[in-house]
Amino acid sequence: MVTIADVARHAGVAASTVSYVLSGKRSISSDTRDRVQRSVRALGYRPNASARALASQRSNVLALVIPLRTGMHVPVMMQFATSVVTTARRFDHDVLLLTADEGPEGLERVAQSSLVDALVVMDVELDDERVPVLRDLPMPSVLIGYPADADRLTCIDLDFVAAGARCVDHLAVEAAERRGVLGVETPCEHTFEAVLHTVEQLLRDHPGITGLVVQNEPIIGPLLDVLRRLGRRVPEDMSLVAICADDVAERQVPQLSSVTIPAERIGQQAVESLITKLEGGDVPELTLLPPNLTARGSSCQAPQGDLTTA
Amino acid sequence: MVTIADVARHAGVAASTVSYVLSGKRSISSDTRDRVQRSVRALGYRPNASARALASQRSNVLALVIPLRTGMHVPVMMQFATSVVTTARRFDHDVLLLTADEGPEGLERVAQSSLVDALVVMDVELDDERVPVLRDLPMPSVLIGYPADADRLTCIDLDFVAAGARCVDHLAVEAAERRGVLGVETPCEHTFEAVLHTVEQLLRDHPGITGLVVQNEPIIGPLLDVLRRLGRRVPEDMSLVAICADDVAERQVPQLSSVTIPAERIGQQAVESLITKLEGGDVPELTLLPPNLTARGSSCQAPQGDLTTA
DNA sequence: GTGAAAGCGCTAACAA
DNA sequence: TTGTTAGCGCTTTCAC
Repeated sequence: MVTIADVARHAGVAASTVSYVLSGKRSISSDTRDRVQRSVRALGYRPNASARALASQRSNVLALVIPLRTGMHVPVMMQFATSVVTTARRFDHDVLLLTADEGPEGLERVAQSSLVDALVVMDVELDDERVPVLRDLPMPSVLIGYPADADRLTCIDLDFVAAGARCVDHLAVEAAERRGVLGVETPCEHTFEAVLHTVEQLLRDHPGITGLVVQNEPIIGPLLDVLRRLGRRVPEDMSLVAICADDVAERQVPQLSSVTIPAERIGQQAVESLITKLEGGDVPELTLLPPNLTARGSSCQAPQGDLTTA
Repeated sequence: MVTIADVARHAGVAASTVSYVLSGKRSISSDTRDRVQRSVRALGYRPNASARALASQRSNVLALVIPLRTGMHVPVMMQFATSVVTTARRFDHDVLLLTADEGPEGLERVAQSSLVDALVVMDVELDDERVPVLRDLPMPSVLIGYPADADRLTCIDLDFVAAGARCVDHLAVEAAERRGVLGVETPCEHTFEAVLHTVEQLLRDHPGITGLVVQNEPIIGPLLDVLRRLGRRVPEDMSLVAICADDVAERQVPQLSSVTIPAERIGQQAVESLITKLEGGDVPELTLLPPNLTARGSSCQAPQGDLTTA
């Protein structure tokens, strides 16, 4: 293994000089800099990560905690993870992958052993037991999603409220006359029966409904089935707009107009916030990413009438 | 931050004694051990990862290199990654996540800076430029998939040959009389047209075909469409067995009999091999995991006749 | 603009 | 069975 001392000797300078050339933390005559850089290349020198971390109190590693099982669409999650890694590399950081099943203790472990400098925690739930731990950790973190009490924490998510509004707008604009635009919200379990029941109930209560907003990815398939079975054609009798991953929207028949989950953007934003915090900068407690609607076949020619959000 | 010196002072012993209690690398009187363990808990001591890595020349971190875009089914890949992390934790290791776009240089970077002790590289291609790099790295690695020249490398994969054989057996057993069992192999592009063309050709050349083995996940959907369009009912006119992820097989109509991609098993095996190597043990150059066939609706009542692999 | 030297917190000889 | 000590390879004061 080539050490900094080897490089120093080879270049005829002190080890500290090599260090400073590499970090750029103090000015160096261009002559010495060149000599050192040549030696670095000649010897194939790579700074030892542990030694560097020990001396500088910085590992340059971020933790990424992914959910094990979740309602989340797996490809979206993967996209997110990839984006976190790619962005981290842009800032000269690496990413340690943790699974949620390590629980709060896992966060404590990697943080307090200084394995990582900061954490990105995905799929944070309303009453997540990791939240108090994160708050007390001696390093910055970013949560994806947000808990009931987000005090002193940095959270990032899609702006679901705006996304819903965006969907409703889209449907409303479609209903040319804009009369009778009425909102109804209905939660729904992920079984076919539950969807069938919910939709039947909805149609009974509001026979005039002509538009649906789905923010519940697992029920998208069943919902289309149910509508078909009930004889409601999409989009002729019923418009549909979903909040889901693009690939899911595109896989349906007809393809769904949708607000995308901006996984890549969220991952990038998460890392950028962390880096800012690591550098002592300030970031907002809550960052909500603006929705982006793509119109597809499920909402082209909707008639006028009521709207519903599921 | 609590250091080993703090613990030593608190317990009235030498720092090395604390170290030995924690590592179990030499025998300690139960009295001292108890005192030290109590102090560790009392002070909430966590060994500093960098200091430990620097002194012991072991980071206890494995690199996992995932493909960015691939023919691979994303949920399967995620399952694999999760399994790698979970298994690594069982052996007290963590996992650094790298993306394939860092290329060979990325492997060199994390290896030569001693950021990691060993590497798992997914989705290795026949002529992968990372292969020579891995061979020359001063640390063990495991490849998922295998390259043309696997000399001095450890590779793990599903035994596709056995998997294919298993599928053919399954179909052959179905064809009660076993007469006319004939094998034909046909590669196929991922477009609907290519599939249509391939199948038409196949049926023209071998009109008696009654069974198909698909080892080409992306064409599964198109293939079912094509068969439907050509008026071949599955499984009545044509049996089908796929080599693919369970969730893909289950999502089709009818559900496909299939040999699973044992992602979890592969991840586990990969890490176990690495740990063995790190401990100086020997592992086989090539580990092929045995196939496991699940019979589903696509092959229940196949008639007698020919078989084909696509 | 550069060098010398003191750690960072731990492990592992070596010594007792 | 335990303690003493010399590093591991780097960063960063402090001094010139």
